[in-house]
Amino acid sequence: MRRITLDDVANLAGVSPITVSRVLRKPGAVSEGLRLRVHAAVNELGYVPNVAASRLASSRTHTIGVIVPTLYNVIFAEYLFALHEVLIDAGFQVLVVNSRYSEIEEENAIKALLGQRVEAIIIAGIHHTALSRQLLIQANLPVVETFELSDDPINLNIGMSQEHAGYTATRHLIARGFRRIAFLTGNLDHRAQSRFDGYHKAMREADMPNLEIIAQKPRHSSVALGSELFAAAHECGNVPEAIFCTDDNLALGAMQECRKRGLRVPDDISIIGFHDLEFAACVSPSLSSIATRRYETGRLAAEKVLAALEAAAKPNTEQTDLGFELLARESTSA
Amino acid sequence: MRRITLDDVANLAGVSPITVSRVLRKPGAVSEGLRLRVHAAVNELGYVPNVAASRLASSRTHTIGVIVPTLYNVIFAEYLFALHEVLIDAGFQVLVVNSRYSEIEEENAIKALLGQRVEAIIIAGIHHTALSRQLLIQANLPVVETFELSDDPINLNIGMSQEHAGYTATRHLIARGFRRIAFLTGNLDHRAQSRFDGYHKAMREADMPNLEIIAQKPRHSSVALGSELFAAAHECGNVPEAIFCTDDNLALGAMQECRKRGLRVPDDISIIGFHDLEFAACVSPSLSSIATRRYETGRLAAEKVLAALEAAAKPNTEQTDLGFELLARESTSA
DNA sequence: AACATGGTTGACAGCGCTGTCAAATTCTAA
DNA sequence: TTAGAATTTGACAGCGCTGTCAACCATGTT
Repeated sequence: MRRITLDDVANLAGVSPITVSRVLRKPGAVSEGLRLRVHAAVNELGYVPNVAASRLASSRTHTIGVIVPTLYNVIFAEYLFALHEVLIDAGFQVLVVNSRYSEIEEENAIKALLGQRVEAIIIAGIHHTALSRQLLIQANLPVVETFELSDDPINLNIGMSQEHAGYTATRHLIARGFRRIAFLTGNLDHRAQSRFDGYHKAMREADMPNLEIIAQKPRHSSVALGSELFAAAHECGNVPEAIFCTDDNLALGAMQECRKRGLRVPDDISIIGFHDLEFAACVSPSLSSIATRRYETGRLAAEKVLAALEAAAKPNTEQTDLGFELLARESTSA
Repeated sequence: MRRITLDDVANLAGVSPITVSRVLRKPGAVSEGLRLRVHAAVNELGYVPNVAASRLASSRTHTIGVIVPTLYNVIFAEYLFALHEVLIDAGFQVLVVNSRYSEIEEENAIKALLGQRVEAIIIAGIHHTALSRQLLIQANLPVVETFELSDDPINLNIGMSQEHAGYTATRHLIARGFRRIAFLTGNLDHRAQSRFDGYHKAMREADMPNLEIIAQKPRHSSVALGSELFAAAHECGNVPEAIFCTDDNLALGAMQECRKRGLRVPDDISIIGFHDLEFAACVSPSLSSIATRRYETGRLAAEKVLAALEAAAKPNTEQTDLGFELLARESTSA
C-alpha cells in the first residue's frame, strides 16, 4: 500500500506541494482559504508527513539525544521526566537510549544518536571510551554530561561531587560516635564507586577500619538486595554499629532485615541511605539520606541545551555543581 | 561545518558511493580489500551515516514506537526494560513517547510515531480517541495494546483483567471476614478505575458498603500520598478494618501511617496492595498484593511485533490474557 | 580461443520533503 | 487608472542514501 504524500494532498486540494508544506509548517504565511482547503485534504487522506524526508531536506531534526545507563532506576526516571517536561514543550523530540552501564554500549548509543543527527546530546556520567569522547567533540554540538563533576568536561557539565556526598554521609555517622561503620552496595557503577571513595577517605581520616558489604554478583540495587546483603553480613557475625548504603532501596531492605532479626533502628544500629527517594521520609523510622537533585539536573540540562540551540552555537565549556543535602532523620538519631 | 557524507568517504577510499554503502550494510557482498579501504576511510573521517537519508531511500526505519502514560512509574519502567531487551537485540530502535495520561497527548504521540514511519506501535492501554483509533487502523501496521483486555482490540492485545484483579483482591479481604473495606487510590486512571469497578462489584455482591478514599487532587501514587490519604481518613474517624490500595506504594504509605498512629498491621487493620512491587515481600509485615506481569507483557509484546515484522504482514487480531496472582502475605494474615 | 559462470562493482534514478528565489496576485497610494 | 509595494503562490533543485539492474572482471569449461 502506497503511503500518502504531500503530492497527493496537493492534488486533492488543487494547489502545489510546496503550499501544502507551508500550510503545515507556517500556517501564518498562507491565506485562509487555502489553509482550509489543504487541511480538509489532509484530514480526508489521513496524511502524516514523513519525518525522514523533512529532516533530510531541512537538515534540522528537532531531536535531542539522551543517554542513561538504565530505565530501571527511579533516579533516571525522575531525571528523564524533567528532561521531557522541558524539551517536549519546546517542540523537540527526545530520543532516549540506554547503555546498560556499559561503555561499549554507550559508544554505540552515541553513534546511533549522531546518525540520527540529534541537535544535542545529554549523557549521564563522565566516563566514556576514547572514541566516544572523540565523537562527541567532533560532532560539534551541545553536549551535557550529568550527575557527576568532571575534571575535563567535554562541553557542559551539570552534577555534584559523588565523592564529597559519600564523605559527608560517612562523617555524619562518625560524628554520631560510631566506629564500626559499614558501606553497603550492589553493583559498583562509577557513581557508587565515588561515594565509596568518599566513605574511604572519611574512614581513613578518622583512622577507622573499612567495612564493606559489596554484592558479589553484579546486581542492581533493590530492597531485596539490601535485605540479603545485611542478612549475609549478620550471619557472618559481621554486625556494624552503623551502615551507609549507596541507595535508599538498599537501606530500606537493610532496615527491614534488622527488624526481622530483632535489631532496632536506630537504637541498635544506625542506617543512612542515598538519594532521598520518595519513601525515605515516610517510612518508620524515617530514613536519613543524602538528597540529590535529579529533577533539577534534568531541567537545567534541558534548559541549557535549549539556550545553546537558540543561540545556534556550541556553548563554552561550563560546569555547574548542584550540590546535595544531608538529611538527618530518625534512622541515625542519637 | 559541512557534515561528512558517503561521497566523501567514497572519494577518500577511491570507490563509488554505492560500494561504501554496501560495505556498511552487507559487508559480506564486498571483497576484503575494498572493505578494509572503506573502513579506513570511514574511521579517518569519523563518518556516521545519516539515518534520515537511509530511511527515506529504503523506506525501512527499523524503529518501533512505544507509548506509555508516564516514565515516572516503575511499572512502565519494568515494561520498557523488557521491550528494550528484546527489540534492541533484534536490531530495532525503540522510540518511547509518553502521553502523560492524556488521550489528546496520546493522539499527538501516535501522529508523531506515524510521522517517523515506525514499523509497529506498542501502546499501553485500550482507551483512545476516535481519531487515534482510526489512525492506528489506517496505518496498517502491527499494533499492540497492553496492560488491559479490550472488547474490541485494534490488532494485538496483551494484558489482564484489571477489574477481575480488583475483584479478587477485594474477595480476599471479604473472605478474611472484614466488612468495612476501603478502597484507597490516587489518580484514577483507566486501570485504577477498572480495579475500583472490581472492588465495587465484590462489595455489592457481598452486600457491603463502599468506602472509597480517593485523592481529591490528581496526584500520581506514591508512598507519601498513601500516608496522607490514610492520615486524612483516620482523622475523620473513618477507619476501616481493611484497605485495598490500587498500588503497593500507597499501601506502604498507609502501612507506615498506621504504625505512626499506633495501629498494628494486620492485627488492627489489614492492607493489600497491587502490582507486587519489588519491596512488597521484603517489608515487615510483608505486604499482600496482586502480582502483575509487567516484564512478561513487555517481552511478549516485543516478540509478537518481531514475529509480525518477520512475516511482513499485519497480524490477525489476537488477545492474550497474562493473568495475575494473588499473593497473601502477612499484612492480611488472620 | 571462445564462451559461460559466478562474484564484484558502478550508474541511474528516486525516496518525500524544504530552501531559495522568481512569478503571480492583490492591495495601496498617487 | 496605474506604478509600485506587499502579499501569496509556485518552480526548481537538492538533501544523502539505497533499490535495481547493467557492466565488469577473473575463472573455469568446452
